[in-house]
Order: sequence, then C-alpha cells, then structure tokens
Amino acid sequence: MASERKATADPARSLALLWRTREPTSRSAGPALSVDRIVRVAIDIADAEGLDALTMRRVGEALGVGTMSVYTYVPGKAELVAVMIDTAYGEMPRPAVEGDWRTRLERIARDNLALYQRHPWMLRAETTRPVLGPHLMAKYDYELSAIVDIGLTDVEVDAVLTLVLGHVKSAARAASEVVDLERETGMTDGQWWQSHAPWLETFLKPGAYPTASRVGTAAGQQHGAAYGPEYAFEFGLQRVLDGISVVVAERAANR
Amino acid sequence: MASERKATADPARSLALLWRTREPTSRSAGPALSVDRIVRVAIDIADAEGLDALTMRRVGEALGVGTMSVYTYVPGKAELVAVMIDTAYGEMPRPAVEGDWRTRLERIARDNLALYQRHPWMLRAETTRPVLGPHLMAKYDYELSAIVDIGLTDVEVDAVLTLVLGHVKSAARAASEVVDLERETGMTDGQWWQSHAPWLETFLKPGAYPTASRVGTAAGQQHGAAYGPEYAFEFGLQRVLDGISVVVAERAANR
DNA sequence: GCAGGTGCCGTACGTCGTACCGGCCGCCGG
DNA sequence: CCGGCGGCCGGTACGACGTACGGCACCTGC
Repeated sequence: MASERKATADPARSLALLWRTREPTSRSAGPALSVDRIVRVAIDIADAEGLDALTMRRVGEALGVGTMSVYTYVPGKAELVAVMIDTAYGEMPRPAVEGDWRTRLERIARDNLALYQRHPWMLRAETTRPVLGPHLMAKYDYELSAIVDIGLTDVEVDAVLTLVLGHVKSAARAASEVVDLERETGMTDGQWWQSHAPWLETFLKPGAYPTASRVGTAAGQQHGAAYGPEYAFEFGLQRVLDGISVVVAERAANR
Repeated sequence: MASERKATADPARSLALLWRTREPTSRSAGPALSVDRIVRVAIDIADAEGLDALTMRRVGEALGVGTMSVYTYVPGKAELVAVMIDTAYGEMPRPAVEGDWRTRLERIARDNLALYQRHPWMLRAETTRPVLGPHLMAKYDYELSAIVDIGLTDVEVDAVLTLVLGHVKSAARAASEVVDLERETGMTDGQWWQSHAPWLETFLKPGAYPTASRVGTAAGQQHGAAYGPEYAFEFGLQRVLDGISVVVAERAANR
C-alpha cells in the first residue's frame, strides 16, 4: 500500500463518488452491494477496530462478498476512506445557532470533539487533502455561519475556524493515543508509565532536567492519566476563545 | 506492516536503543554499521522522499548492506522511527532564553515549525505515543524552562506548552499537505483547485452554501494558495498567545 | 591453532492493495 | 422467444511490505 494516496488520476471519478452521481440500476432486484452499504460496513470496522483493521478483504468478508467486488463500487481504498470521512461529517448535529458567538464556537468545538471520539480513525485518515464532499461543504458552511457576524473579515473568520478545529483535532489525537495504547498493550496509561519509569530512571542522570521532572510529575499527578487529555482540551479551548475575544473586542472598539 | 506499532513487548529494549546503551564493539575495524549511521541514512530518505519511501530494504540499500543487517541494530521499523524522531529533536537550537515570556514562547513555536518543515515526516510519524528519548526530554525541559515563571501552576504551564505545540503541529501539517500534494500530483495548489472546481460546480446546486462559497473564495484569493497555511499559522499563534496573556494577566492581578 | 561469538544477510512467509480476466445473469432489441 | 450485451461478481496472481529464521564468515581470546 505504501501511501494512502496515489496518483489519484481522476478528480471526476473521486468527486462523482463523493457526491454519489450514479443512477440506481434499473435491475429488478438491485445489486447486492452499493457504495452506501460498503461505506457503512467500513465505518463500523474502523470504529470498532481501528484503521489498521480496515482492509479490503475484511470489508468484502463483512459484506459476505468477494474482496474484488468492492472495487466495482469504489476505485480504491483511498477513495473509500474519503467517502467514509465525508459520511461521518454528515452525521454531525447542526442545530440552529443560538447564544453569543463564544457559546456557539464552543459548541462547535465540542461537537467536533465528539465526532472524533466516535470515529477515532478520522484522526489518522485526515492527514491528506480535505475531501471536498457534500457533507464537508455543509459542515463548513454551518460552522462558518455561526461566526461570520463577529466583526472580522472573511479571511479572519476562516482562520478562526481553522484555529479552533485544529485545537480540537490536536486534543482529540492526544486522547485517542491514550485509548488505543490501552487497547494495544492491555495496560492503562498509569500502568504503562509505571513499567517504563524505572527504566527511564536508569538512564537519567539524577538531577538532570529538573523542570521537566517537576512539571511532568505534577501534570501526571493532577489529572489521573486518563483525565489528562481532557484537561488539555478544556484549558486550550478557553485560551483559544480568550485569544479570539481579544481581536473581536479590538474590532468592536474601532468601529 | 499494518500498524506502525506492534505489541512492542519490551520497554527495556526500546528505551536502551533510544538512550544508546551499548558498548562500542572492541572489534579492530569496528562493525560497518551502527545505530547512528542507520538513523542518519533513514532520516535523509524520509526528508527527501517522505515516510512512505522509508522501507527497511531501502535503508539497507542506502547503506550498501543487506536488508536484514539493519535488524542487527534496530529491533524493527517502529523503533527506528522512534530513534529518528528523538534524533531530530536533538538538532533543535536551544539558545539561552531572553525577552519576555511572549517573545520566548513565540520563538519556541517558530523553532518547532522550522523543525517540522525540515522533517515533514515527523508530522505523520508522531501519531503514536511520545518517544521518551533523551532529546525529547531535553527539549521538554528547555521549553518548559522558558515559561515556568509566568505565574501559572505547573499543570497550567504544561497545558500552555501543549497548546502552543499543538497549534504548531496543526499548522505545519496543513502546510505540509500542500507541499506534498504538489510533489505527488505535479500541480501547484492553485492548479489543483482549478482542475477540481469545475467538477465541484457541476454537483453543487447554485446558491447552496453561500457562506462557505464566499468565505472560501475570499480566503483562497487573499493568500495565494501557498501562503494560506502560513497565514493560518501566524494568525493562530497570535490568538493563542493573546489567550495565554489573558490568564497570565489575571493571575498577576490577583497576586 | 582453535572455539566461540559477533556481524552480516539470503530465503521465505504472511499480509496488504489491486490488475486482470473470465463467468454469470437479467434485460432488451430483434 | 431468443440471442447477445452490459453490468455485477470474484478467483487468481503480482509486487510491494515487515520481519522470522538459520547459516556463513571472520575476528578475538585462549
């Protein structure tokens, strides 16, 4: 496989897939498969067992179908993942916006965090170029709408959203790492640390890195391991929102 | 390969590798290989051609050595990448801190951005648990030291650093995507967009997603494609620093 | 001079994505 | 009513990948 991406030759093919341009076959008892069925199954696998468990053979198997049959509907794995991502965006809530901008933006951040918690594989899959599917468009539009009127330029509004979503993704990634480390090693975060700590001390010259040691253990103590990422998310989110407030207030004053 | 990570059984082995616990062989003309030579070559490959091009066969070849010889020094690919990461941290500058905390923190952010620009593969490799090597420790200690005295608790100081580094990584990732999209498709970001845009318009109902369209094109126009990520980095960094200022000022006032 | 160990590596296995091609079956034009 | 055709399905096979295993060559310490 090497990369998740290849020449990807044909934008038309990929986009058509994302936007489901395909007349349903006129066949009486339609085909056994469909892009939607494939995507649904693939998302289930990735949710339950991670991106690494998502192989084309596995998808075929889960559908009770030969591996290669999947390729009738999907040009390749990269494209499948792209559709999975867009589909996941599609299931996000988009309630009518309410409250002040900060409340709205905070809400958006939490919704995105929840998305990543439900579908942790997105954190590993999204490394590549955004997907440009219909649901991403809808999401982007929805989220922008919540903050277009805060008195910043369009470009700044875009940057604000990028900043917040970037923070969410970072925090989600950190949290996700803890989770799948636990799954893969069978140890909790705390146990993992305890098994590594003695070895570390062997190598560390005593008294080296005093600041790191003090702060590190302080951080470790405070939030009992699993709570760490959550704290980082909350703290960071408030800082980011504070920072945005500063510009927003500046602009309001200069008007 | 499936995952970059496996059971990883033995923490001792991995840590010993990171910290280079190994007496140099007494052999007259020392062995042809060494962990350092391997790591250096591997970093060169990853820098030049990306993580996907980094295969064990390729590393052996670049060293003029059989594939399996590499395994004499390194337990597996995951561990090799871990050492590569720690090594990269080791080459970061750590000048004496100067200026106020904001200046120092900004400096740290820019140094980290530069690191990721020099070694974009780190953005894809670091998905996994932090590496706990000596250079990461030194880096963590150095960066913390620059901000321990800003009047926040240890836990908050840690969260501040996490926030800033998280932003840097997000921005670097966005920038890196643009770069390697260009390498892989041979098109600039602008060209790519132009080749996809007409197809997109085919699918989009005219008038749908007005906000997204307006803001999206505004953002696209303003910064000529390649400049987009850079703007996002700068804007976000200032917002983050502003946000941190707010708490710092609060604490200073309450003292 | 010899035994043991260290560094090296050829071969082979299991996994992956997927190209290719051949068989199947329901529909439609004659 | 029937013959062919087009969409669907999937078996086989290829070329990557990481790496387990076992053997070979040479140096070193006795």
